Amino acid sequence: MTGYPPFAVTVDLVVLTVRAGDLSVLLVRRGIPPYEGCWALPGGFVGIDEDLPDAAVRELTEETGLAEPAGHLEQLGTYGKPHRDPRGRVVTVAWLALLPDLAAPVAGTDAASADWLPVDRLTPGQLAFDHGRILADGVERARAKLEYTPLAATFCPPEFTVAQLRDVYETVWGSHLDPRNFHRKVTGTPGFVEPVGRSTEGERGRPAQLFRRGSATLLHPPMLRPAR
Amino acid sequence: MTGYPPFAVTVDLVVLTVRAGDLSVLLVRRGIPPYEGCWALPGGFVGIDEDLPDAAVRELTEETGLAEPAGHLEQLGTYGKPHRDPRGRVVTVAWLALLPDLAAPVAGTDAASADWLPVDRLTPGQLAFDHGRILADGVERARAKLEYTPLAATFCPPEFTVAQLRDVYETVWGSHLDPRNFHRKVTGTPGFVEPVGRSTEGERGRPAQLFRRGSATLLHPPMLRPAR
DNA sequence: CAAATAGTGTCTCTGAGACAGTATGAG
DNA sequence: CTCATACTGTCTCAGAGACACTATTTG
Repeated sequence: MTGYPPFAVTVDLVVLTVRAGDLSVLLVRRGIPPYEGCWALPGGFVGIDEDLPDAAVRELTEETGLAEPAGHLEQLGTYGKPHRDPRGRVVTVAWLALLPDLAAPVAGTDAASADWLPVDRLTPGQLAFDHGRILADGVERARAKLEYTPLAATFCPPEFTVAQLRDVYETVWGSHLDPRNFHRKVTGTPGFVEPVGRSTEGERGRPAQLFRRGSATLLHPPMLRPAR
Repeated sequence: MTGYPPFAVTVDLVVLTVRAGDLSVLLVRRGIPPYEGCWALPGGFVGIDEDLPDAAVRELTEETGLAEPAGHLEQLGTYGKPHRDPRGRVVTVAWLALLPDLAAPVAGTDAASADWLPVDRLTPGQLAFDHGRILADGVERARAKLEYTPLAATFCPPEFTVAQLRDVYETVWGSHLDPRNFHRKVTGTPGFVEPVGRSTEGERGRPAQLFRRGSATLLHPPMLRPAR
């Protein structure tokens, strides 16, 4: 194995949630150069005996203080331009995580402050390294996946109403959906959601049925994103 | 940068084409251990100053003896289990390439023999390393992408008939499509294909119009894969 | 002529979009 | 009661699937 170019390998996380009407991403403020003081995606080096998904889960739990199974985690892509990190040749495997808002704790374990930032209020180039591009790819992946998977529910608490789920779609896509057609679509697509049997209480208006995530992994037919 | 675990980074290619009625993959027979004599995906180490897409293009042209722009190339995923390569810690970035059958030359530049193998006739575990899994992921990606992109045409020569395109779908998906509905769908979806203005000659039956790839990158609405 | 392949027309059914109307809670 | 929100029904239109029919070539 000697004689081959040595690389450093990292994982970086695009952790998304829906909170206060915004699609938001978990960012950390860098405490050391390069890009000191800049916002960056949470991440870190992969251990020499560590599998890539394990490294992603480890970073996710370290940064959110949360056990993993409460969300969705998938590989997003790998970024390795020769000079993306001025310290040396670093290839990073980026991961996309979708979490409910409950996952809010955000302990800054690395003595760096961490916070949720609305993705729409970030400008390209504002993030360290090539993290702006990685974030853009992650957001686009998430938007696309809401169309043909039931992953929107991973942004919701374990039990949720149809209106909460609709709010996720409207927030992530930035477009308005007809509540009546949405209700028909969600409850009519097999495996999308399953009724819990109880309803909300003490809210304004008629109580709403509570649902859990269904067993489907793919939506047939898909939820269509409005033209604009 | 010192003090961080050193990795080797490679690129591996899932190069697919449609030939003789089979979806086939380009494989090389390994001439050295480990897995000596086994079939493996073509690939190699990334240079210390080389970008990842450049490394993929370089390997593709080396293995096929073909200039790149004649097909489609996209990142598939990254695989890095700690002991996937017995020689050391190797992380590989896998790429998916779709080429027309014309790309047949296949020069074994590394003194290794290379050949096209029908993917259906490969058994899991027959390939070196974790290449069986990588190939399965690539094939599934290709099958899915035919649904919502016009990429089926990258399996065809620059000018092709509707029947040739339909044959690509039927071969990749392994299912039968109604020729009349297919024709209506292909010619009716804006940007999918564009008529060249000429027709085939000397074939049996009525001559068929020739088409080129259209300008669309996404199919709206998608081509639906039959249930089975 | 027949055979073969290309291409068109038509019918039906599913599902999306638009939107009126009903149900059930809080104050 | 009013207001707010949940939920249902109905109409229309686009597009998929099934399949009969016409068109244009070779032998």
